[in-house]
Amino acid sequence: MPVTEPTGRRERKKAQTRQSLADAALRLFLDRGYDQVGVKDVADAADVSVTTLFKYFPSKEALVFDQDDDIEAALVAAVRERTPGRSIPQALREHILLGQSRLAVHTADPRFAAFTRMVEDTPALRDHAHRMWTRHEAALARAIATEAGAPEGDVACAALARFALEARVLVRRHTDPRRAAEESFALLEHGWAALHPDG
Amino acid sequence: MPVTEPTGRRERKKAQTRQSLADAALRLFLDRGYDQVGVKDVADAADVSVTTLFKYFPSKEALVFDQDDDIEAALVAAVRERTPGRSIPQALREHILLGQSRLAVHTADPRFAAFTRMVEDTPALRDHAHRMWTRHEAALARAIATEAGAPEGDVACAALARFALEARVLVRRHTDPRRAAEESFALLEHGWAALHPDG
DNA sequence: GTACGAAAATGTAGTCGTTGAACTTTTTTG
DNA sequence: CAAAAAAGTTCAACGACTACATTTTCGTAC
Repeated sequence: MPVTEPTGRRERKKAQTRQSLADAALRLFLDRGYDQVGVKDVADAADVSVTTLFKYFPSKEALVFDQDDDIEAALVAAVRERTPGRSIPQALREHILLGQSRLAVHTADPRFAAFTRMVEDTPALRDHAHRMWTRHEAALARAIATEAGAPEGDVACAALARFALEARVLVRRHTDPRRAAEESFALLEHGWAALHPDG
Repeated sequence: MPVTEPTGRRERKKAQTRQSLADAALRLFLDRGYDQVGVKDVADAADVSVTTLFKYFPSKEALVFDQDDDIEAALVAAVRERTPGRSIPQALREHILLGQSRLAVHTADPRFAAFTRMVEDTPALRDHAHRMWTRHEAALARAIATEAGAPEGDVACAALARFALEARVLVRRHTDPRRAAEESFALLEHGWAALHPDG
């Protein structure tokens, strides 16, 4: 028998266990509420030990957010590969608003709506989500500096990065995301334009 | 004898216990490091039980930050009672920079320097300190809106409040606080001026 | 000064997330 | 097939924090 599979049996099982854990966690969390479910419950539902659970996910919160990568790459790309003529703050505004819209598309799915509501209503999850974004502040600041021709550790670039990421929260909690994005980014766009007249 | 003392024996003891706890905590934390000291160690050093400790301080982190009030009042006052002619972002910049300077004055004291270093180096404490400030975002946003003649829930005002509070972190981690404050607030000042040409 | 009620302090036991160590099972590799 | 490597399990424990029942301490009124 040819070993045409690049993925061994082991990695398949690993992926399956991981998936079982994530699925069980999501189901239980949506059913009973995040705080009403212990890690032991999740481990039992996935038929693994608690110790094993923590070998797949570094924390209880990580069970909810399965994909934590891509965010940084997309963020940097939004700045670097922005459509010509648009300023950096504009590009960031569109990128963040796009992330919102992508969610809005799935709002039809009641399970997805319940998921986002759970994240927003649970402090631990809300904080973790926010942390997942702000973790990439440094990378974003570097991309902005490079793109604007500013020195590496430029404070204004770091500030723009931080403010843009924080603006996400403002956009998120408003009923009209588009208007909230426009109004909160207006500050940054005008401020940035004053500092960088060109481009 | 006249009862000139509004404080009975009970309240005196209470205050003393609280002080003993805070002192013991600070001493132990600075000595061994925050994560290397358990609440039991602090309680033992202050000669009280762990249960009593948690009746005085709601969490381990609260042992470090004894005064959590005043921040909001000072923040709102900085906006409302700003020197005429100054814009709101300018007032906030000065207020935040002032908080930094007040620290800088004590930098001579090696214990104070060690304290701030401990806070910055310990994630749990850094987060707690940041939370103490951002908790007053709503109040600050309201004060700004009132002062600018904007409607209650104006997004731009909320954004300015959030950004200004976040700027504190940028200022704090830079070696030259004054320049960092100027550069990061430049964004906000210019942006705000564009939206509110008058004052 | 004593008796009584309120407040405060204590010890115990327990929850919950998380980690470490020792041991067993499975999988890969030479 | 044997040996090494990796993964899983069990058991124990840690640390922050809480609920509970109990006891000490304080303020006050008699």
